[in-house]
Amino acid sequence: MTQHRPTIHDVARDAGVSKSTVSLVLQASPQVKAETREAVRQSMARIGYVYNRSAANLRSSRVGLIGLVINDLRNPFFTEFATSIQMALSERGFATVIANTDEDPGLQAQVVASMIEHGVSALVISPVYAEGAAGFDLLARAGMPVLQVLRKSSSDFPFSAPDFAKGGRLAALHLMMRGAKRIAFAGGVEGRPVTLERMEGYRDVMAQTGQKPLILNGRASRAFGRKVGQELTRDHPDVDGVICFNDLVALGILSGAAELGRKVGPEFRVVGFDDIEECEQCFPKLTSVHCDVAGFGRNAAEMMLNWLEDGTAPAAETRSDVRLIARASSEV
Amino acid sequence: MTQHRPTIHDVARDAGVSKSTVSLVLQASPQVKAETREAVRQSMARIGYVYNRSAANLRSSRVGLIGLVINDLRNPFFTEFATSIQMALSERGFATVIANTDEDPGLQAQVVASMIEHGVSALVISPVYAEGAAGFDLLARAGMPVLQVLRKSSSDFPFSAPDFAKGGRLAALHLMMRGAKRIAFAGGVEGRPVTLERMEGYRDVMAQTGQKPLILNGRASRAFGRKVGQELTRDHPDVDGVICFNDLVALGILSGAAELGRKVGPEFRVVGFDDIEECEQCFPKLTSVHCDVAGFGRNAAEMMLNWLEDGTAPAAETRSDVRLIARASSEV
DNA sequence: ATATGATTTTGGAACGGTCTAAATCATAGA
DNA sequence: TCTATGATTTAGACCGTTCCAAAATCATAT
Repeated sequence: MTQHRPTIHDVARDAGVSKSTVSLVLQASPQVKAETREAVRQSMARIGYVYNRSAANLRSSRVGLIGLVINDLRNPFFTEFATSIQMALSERGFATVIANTDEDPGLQAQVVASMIEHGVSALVISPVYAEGAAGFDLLARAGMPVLQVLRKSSSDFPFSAPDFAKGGRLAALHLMMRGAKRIAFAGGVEGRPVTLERMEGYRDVMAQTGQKPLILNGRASRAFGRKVGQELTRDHPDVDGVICFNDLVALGILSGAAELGRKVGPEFRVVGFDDIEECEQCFPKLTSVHCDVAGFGRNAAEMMLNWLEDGTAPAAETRSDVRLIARASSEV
Repeated sequence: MTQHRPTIHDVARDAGVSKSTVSLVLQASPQVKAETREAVRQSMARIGYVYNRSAANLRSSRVGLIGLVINDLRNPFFTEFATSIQMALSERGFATVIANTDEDPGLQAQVVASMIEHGVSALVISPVYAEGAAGFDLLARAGMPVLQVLRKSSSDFPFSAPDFAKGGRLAALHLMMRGAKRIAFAGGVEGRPVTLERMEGYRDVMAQTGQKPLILNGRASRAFGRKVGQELTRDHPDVDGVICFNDLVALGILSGAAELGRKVGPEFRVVGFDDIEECEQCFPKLTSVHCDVAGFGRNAAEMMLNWLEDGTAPAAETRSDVRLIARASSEV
């Protein structure tokens, strides 16, 4: 029993054929005789052969592994996205590796480098916001297909995201139409493109109705939402509608309001953003801008696959449609 | 300008040294003169060289990639675990690739195969439950360090998990001591080891006090919890305490109860399991069995690194301590 | 100038596959 | 029987690194 992991060579010897033949069997080539193929397969099983993709890649840098870099995997929105794109890719025979950067540009650079080194053939990235090109220089050099999703941090690579601006507009109009008199916007780190986009509709509506916007920017977390929920209840009792940067903030508000005994509903309407699964499970059920992450993920997978297989690069910017799902948290 | 990605060779030519020297520079060998090293580094930067790890692995099968296979990345408990182990590994210079199997044995087999093929040097896996060895045969053959975490599906690999049984006991005792008269257990797929472990303490306490257990098994999801919350309120109004399989179920119950206007607290106590971050953010704050996922993740990383670096394999089974964090959902 | 030893640098054989061109084997037609 | 043709199989170069042994260079002491 040799100590090393069996190679194509060992299989060939065991099956009494050449390594070329074994290679053909591995590639399921139709040009090898059925019996030979069977014999080779048996040998592989017998001696416990495992394919070494590193070696294979070396010669024919053919595709197979797609990297997925996510800025915050703990946020369910991103988790849903990651899992959906992974499923879609796996259905088409591509393996996906996910890495989380935790909003850390340094870690993102490290992760990107590691992925390039390991020979991923394409990358889908929801980048961190950073001044310095956190790994994007490497990507540009490697010349591999890179798709930015959900956030845009470099203009050198195509970008795809739901139409956040429209979502914000829908949310603002929805609250207006439901009769809210004083609307606030909560969450989202100040100055970031996503925040601006999601806030755009709110700003417009405020301007049109001549109201002074009440904007409470901050981290897009449950904890921040909770704080805002209490703050609004205590310091701004006149506010009867809130548009949130995302569902986490909205869920936090729900919880903060509940704690102070304030009812969310007709007197205090809350709208989330993203429409994560939990919106259906919480109480009261949360009205939210449905971004169809699952569909968006499948679509991103599709773009990537077309790029890899036909060489057709995606447009510089793609926006997917969104719609508002009205639920109890903003009921009449 | 050549079309191919620059290799060590191109760098060597540009810097006017041999490829061996470049290789030494890459490995930060002290045996190359400082100026030479600098010159080589400059060349690398100038022509945009990127390391090809596949090629390197081929020659010296020492790698720094660790695979992390998770059965359900959408569950925040697993997400927290995954991110914590990834951070810990990254601090020690190991890159981690994560894959989600979505409780699908077939997908797990595919994912495991793909990771082996890509030459990960070790695997941490929270496996799906399946009769057939979903990829474990491959792992056994590859002879690589494999650590099962949180769930045990094969007895061929070491296993590490929090002390679920103790957690269950703590939860049951806690509810007893808080004065609950009739306690139910909710969630967890019937018959699975984790479910049995987490239920053990509840069973014991019921037996000791001569009560008939009320067990509502089911998926460990928010949706199921919500259903149970309503069911208990409607059909079992005498139940004044629930131990949940995990926090998601508990959060679902909170939401279901709230919807029916039933207050969770002194009259209806709920205890979760895992202590995910949300326990602190929801209303009422959720009492839960704290498993310290972050610490557990770091610890798993540690075990893996010792295994890889010193060759000391972990014990066949390790259990980490848990404790109960009492919060408002089970208040006196 | 030479010998000695330490530092640096280098050529070339692996590593485990893929791929091209060529060899070998069957079978049918002449 | 011989040849042409298509089906299978194979030899061997090659992918980009690492690593060993050996060569080259440098520094110092004689």
